[in-house]
Amino acid sequence: MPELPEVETIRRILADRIIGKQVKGVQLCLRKALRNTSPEELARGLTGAVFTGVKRRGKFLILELKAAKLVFHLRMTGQLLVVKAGSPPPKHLTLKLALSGDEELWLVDQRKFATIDWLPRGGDYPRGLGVEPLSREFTGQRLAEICQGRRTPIKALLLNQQHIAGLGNIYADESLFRAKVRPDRMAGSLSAKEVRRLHRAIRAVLRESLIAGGTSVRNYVNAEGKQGAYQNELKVYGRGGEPCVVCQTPLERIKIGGRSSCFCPRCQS
DNA sequence: ACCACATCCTGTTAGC
DNA sequence: TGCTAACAGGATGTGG
Repeated sequence: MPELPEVETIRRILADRIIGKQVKGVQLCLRKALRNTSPEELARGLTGAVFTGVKRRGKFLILELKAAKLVFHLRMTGQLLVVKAGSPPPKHLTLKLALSGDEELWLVDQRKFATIDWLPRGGDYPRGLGVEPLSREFTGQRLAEICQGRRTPIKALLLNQQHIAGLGNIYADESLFRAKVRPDRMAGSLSAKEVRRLHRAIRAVLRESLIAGGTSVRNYVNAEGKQGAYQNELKVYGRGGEPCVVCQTPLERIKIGGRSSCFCPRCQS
């Protein structure tokens, strides 16, 4: 569930808290989370290294070291936490890094889907991701090109990271409600006006959530363990059966691409 | 090329 | 009340 606003919130905190810190120890508690190298290789490469930057690409978090990169994807329930050294280890601890300054960086993940990639020589990774929705490159025109000629439901297209990087189920549903577009509409069938509305809606929803510190609807907390506030602003996500905040019509819930999708059958067409 | 669906996981909740 | 089954979903892989 950490989507763009949540990952960006974590990024900002990590940038503040770990840049300049040195890795003193590496403890990988869940082997399978580390995808592309061995635990020994990771420990050898990380120990003694200093964090020089923290970046985000889509929902990926990229911790930069002098030459290397440590890349996390939190999937649904992953949490990255900066804690005092010696704090009692939580259930579902996946990775623990001891840092200089008596702090630790934890990757905690209840569902064990989070991934770790170690790139000893850096390089551009992750690859194959679409446009950053809050960047200048994401224009109304760009969204129109993405939708053009596609027969897939617009909701499925918004969730496809190869087109737009960072939207998940929450912000796809919220953006479509704000744009007054049904999630099951064929992407290519949207009018120029609808595409423009959707483009503005995506950017507005993401920006507002970012200001609120993200959405804590399941177990999301930021790198300091604090919840976001955007769950209080959600209009449709997770509200199937409840009245529309605009017209009181009961919200519908359908499945699109295996994901539940909530929308107002009256406001969204 | 494109789409639908299963898979991985575990905690929570709905239903019997 | 206590059990089981469904559900939550990001990315990936498979099969149609």
